[in-house]
Amino acid sequence: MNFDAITIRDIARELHLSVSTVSKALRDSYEISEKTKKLVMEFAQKHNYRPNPMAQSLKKGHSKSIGIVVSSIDNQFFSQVINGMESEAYSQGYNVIITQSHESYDLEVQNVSHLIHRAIDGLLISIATETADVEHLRKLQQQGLPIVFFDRVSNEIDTHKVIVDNRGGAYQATTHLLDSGYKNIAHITSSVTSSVTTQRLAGYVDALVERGVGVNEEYIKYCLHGGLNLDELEQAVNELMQTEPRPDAILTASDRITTSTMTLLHKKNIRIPQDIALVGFSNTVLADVLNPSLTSVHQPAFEIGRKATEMLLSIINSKRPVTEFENVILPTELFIRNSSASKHK
Amino acid sequence: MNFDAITIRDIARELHLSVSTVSKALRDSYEISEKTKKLVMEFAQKHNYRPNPMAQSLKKGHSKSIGIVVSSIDNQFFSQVINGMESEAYSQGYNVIITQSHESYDLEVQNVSHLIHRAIDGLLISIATETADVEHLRKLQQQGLPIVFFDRVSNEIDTHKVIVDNRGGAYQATTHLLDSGYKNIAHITSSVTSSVTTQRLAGYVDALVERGVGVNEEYIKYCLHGGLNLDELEQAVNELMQTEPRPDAILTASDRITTSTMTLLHKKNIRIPQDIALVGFSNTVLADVLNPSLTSVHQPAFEIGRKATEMLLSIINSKRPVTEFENVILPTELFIRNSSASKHK
DNA sequence: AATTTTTACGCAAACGTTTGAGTTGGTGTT
DNA sequence: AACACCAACTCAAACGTTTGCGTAAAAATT
Repeated sequence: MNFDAITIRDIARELHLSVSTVSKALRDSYEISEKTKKLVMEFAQKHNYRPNPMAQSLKKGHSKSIGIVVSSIDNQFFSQVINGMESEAYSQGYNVIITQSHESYDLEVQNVSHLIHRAIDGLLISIATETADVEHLRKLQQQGLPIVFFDRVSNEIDTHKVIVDNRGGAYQATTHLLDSGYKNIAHITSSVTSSVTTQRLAGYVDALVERGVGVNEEYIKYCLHGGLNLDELEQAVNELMQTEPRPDAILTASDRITTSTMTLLHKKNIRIPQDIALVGFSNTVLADVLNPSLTSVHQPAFEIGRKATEMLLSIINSKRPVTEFENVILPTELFIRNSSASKHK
Repeated sequence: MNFDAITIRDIARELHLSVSTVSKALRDSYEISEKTKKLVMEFAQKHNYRPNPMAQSLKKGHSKSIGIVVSSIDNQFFSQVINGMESEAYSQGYNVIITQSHESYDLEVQNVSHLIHRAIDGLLISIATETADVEHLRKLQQQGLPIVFFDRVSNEIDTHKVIVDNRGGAYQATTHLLDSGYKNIAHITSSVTSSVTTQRLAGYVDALVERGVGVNEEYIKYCLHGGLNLDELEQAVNELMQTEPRPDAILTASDRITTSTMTLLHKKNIRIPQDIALVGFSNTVLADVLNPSLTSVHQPAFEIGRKATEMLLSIINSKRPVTEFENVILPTELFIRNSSASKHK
């Protein structure tokens, strides 16, 4: 419902002009005299005229809105990312439509379809952990839909991508654990297929290998649903606790997994870091006041969102098809706190 | 951009029917024979026809989308609320447009205006702490915009509202503190003008009075920006710490204020609960693993969002103007943890 | 058999814009 | 004086639907 909706038609009638003259005047066309333009503009201003976005969309074939797909909005990392997206989009006159995949492939497909149907001008997506096949996205891209990946990207699709230095972050965290005297470092991560998983795993492995510490496959646990499913995570933790030798540290690979693991360890009365140290990727603002305070790999979430949106809008607004794609890698930051306190204190 | 966009016109051409026949067939009109309907429906199904939402919006004057205004999406409470809204809206074929006021009156006005411009069919709003004057909303309502308030509501506008038992929650929390042996209970809350502030303050005061404990005005601190502004909050905490007698407990009135206060106390090396106990309204999933674990008043955030959306959609879909409004009050739940551990242990 | 009624469909306007293709009246050129 | 030319507009179609009204043909009524 559009209120006190004054239309271009009303302006035309009042000013004894044609509809098209008014339209062109408002768009500052060269065909219209300065005098008329001024007249129209002032009238429009005074009567608070706003073009009907739906009429414009229908006519111009774009909607000035961009679609977002994240696994869950109820997640510090993603809500900060969305914050950045909203901010950038808004400043360029776009609005965003947010959908949640809850890490489900089916939901992801459904959401994307819904967004397309809503005639979005572009898509920002972090693919679900469950998703192994990105054909549905490739098809859309081939049909001309601008897509920018962030966080969980696909190697099979060539487009702009914004990620963080996942390998570096994991490497730094693992090295830190080694430096602190931990030897048996486990790694709980998301689904095998995810780009983030691969990269963080690589950082973890690299650090171990570099230090001459063997990689124990039993120490690596995958959670297909990225920690959304608590049972899955609990099983991983249980298994780790029964592995010989028992790990003395865990590196968790996502915000959700980190917080859930911490909760789980508490519930099981496993002390951190005495029984087991914990370092995780997390963007929680509460890291400082957790018990113990949490050593975390922090991602510039707002900036990820802002940058991804900036790049998407640049594709959308580009006159000619974009074929050169950029891969932005933002740095992570390791905040050392007590959950990884030195073993030989 | 709408892809493989097959239109009603395409169907008409293929089936040698008129556009209007197809349209009516798809809408299951009585004017069309069963045979034709079936033909059209099947063709549409097979070719994956989806009506163009913008054309429909333009024609029908509504957009099948609802606007949301919250102070910040990067906030556990609100992201859970939005989760509920998204869920309900989506299930009824609506989508949501989320905006953030960052507790600013100006931004709130701007956002609402932007949403109206986007031709939303209804508005879900938790008013900013800064907002004292709701004329801009009243005007819209009078013009026929369905509005549902949640969380921070306005008494000056008559419409559906979804809140929690703020008074009860604060009363219960305060009583719990008294029961635990705390005598000098401070209260840090949002802006004076907010409905939530008034109600929670009432619960706090009622509990004190009922137990014959005097209300010390110096113990009550208002934060105009609801904790978004850290300086403001820090000043409040500092002042409290210098008040004689020094409070031995704090009741914080919002998610943001609670977490920020906790962080602040940590930074100042003030021990919880030994130096000062802390009980706060908060929806963080990390309450259990905080240091100390946080006694919190938890709100059914998802349900607030879901319910508010359900009510908004009922207004939107109502044939006749709605004049009877409902005030839904959901219960809060007090989770007792260590931040309010009994004083006489 | 002539009529009314019903059924099933088509026509065309409308929603508010945008835009290419006319159409004026006036100025400048030869 | 005849022409071209330009500035400043207007016309009308188009975007994809929806919907009231009109109208054939078929069916029912007399």
